[in-house]
Amino acid sequence: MTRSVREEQVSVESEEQQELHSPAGREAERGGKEEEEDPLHHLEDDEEDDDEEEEEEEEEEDGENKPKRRGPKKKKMTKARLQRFKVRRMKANARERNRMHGLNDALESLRKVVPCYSKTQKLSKIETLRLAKNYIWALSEILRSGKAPDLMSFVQALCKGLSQPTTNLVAGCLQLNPRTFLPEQTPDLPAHLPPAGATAYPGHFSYQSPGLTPGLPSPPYGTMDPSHIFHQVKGQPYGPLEPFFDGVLVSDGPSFDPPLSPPLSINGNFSSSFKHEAVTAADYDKSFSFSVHYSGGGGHPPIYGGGGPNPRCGELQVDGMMGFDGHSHHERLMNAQLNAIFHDS
DNA sequence: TAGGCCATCTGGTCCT
DNA sequence: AGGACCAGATGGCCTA
Repeated sequence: MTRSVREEQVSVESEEQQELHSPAGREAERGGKEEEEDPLHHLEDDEEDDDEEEEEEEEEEDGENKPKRRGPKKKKMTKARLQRFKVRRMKANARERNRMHGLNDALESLRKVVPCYSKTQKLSKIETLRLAKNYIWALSEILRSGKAPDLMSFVQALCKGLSQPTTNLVAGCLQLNPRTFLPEQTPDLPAHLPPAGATAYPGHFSYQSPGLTPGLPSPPYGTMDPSHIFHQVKGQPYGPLEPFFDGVLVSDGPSFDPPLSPPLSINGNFSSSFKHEAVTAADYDKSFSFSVHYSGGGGHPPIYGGGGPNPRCGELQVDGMMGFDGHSHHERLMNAQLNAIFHDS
């Protein structure tokens, strides 16, 4: 059963069922072992269901040999009190569930704007947060330096601190052989990471993101959408991608929606994923719209071909990157195009 | 079967 | 008092 299916099943579970299925509920069913904690065990069967009984305090346990308990004395758990306790607890549980659902929704939104996203196979929570952190750092570094990283160093930045499976995923989604960008292994760092502070490629930014916790595993889920990285302007030079785009881009054509790339099967064997046929531009209708939103009033640092004659060449599309749909047409096309590029290289 | 990930419950703490 | 937030505990599901 996939996680998403399971989530749906869990979500439709009634509160009462959850109450029964909860660890505490199971404990209660078994007779319970936490007698001190379980309010059920304070229930006096012969108590009236009467609010008047509430103020009664527990006295009979205070034997002379027993040390007196500090703090407020425990009240007898009358049926009425027990009922209120249950109601309060159920309400608290429901709030907590909603809170966690909100948290998960936010995390899902985050998954959609980081460079690896798949509806069917999700990055884990921790890997999503790590990737998001790396992504933010990498973009910030681009803004700060005004230099365009090459794909390798960008992917390295994205992958820093990620588990090996997720790193494989990022590479796999770009049809990159991890060996091409993974330096030699060091005992303290994941194999894909350059030494701290090292510049992976001369002339490109180095990655020094703090607070990394390398080595924690994560399942290989999702797809890499390189359009999160590269946003090109129609009709402009494309830097390293220019030869490719020269043959592909057609201005003002009808909108084209290429199929989403299926989630790549990353099982530790990269060669297998490289063997599969990358989607090439030729697979798509060449008539499509490749509009690129030009956000802001200028001053964005160039990503690619920044030194070119046109100041808008290859500018970073900040707000477009943060779109919550995650996969606009041109983004998906870029994905396929870059896959083709790096597959052939 | 072990380990990873997850949802949920729960009690404590802090805040309004 | 009640709600939000947090962390620990627990058990289910999935995969290698």
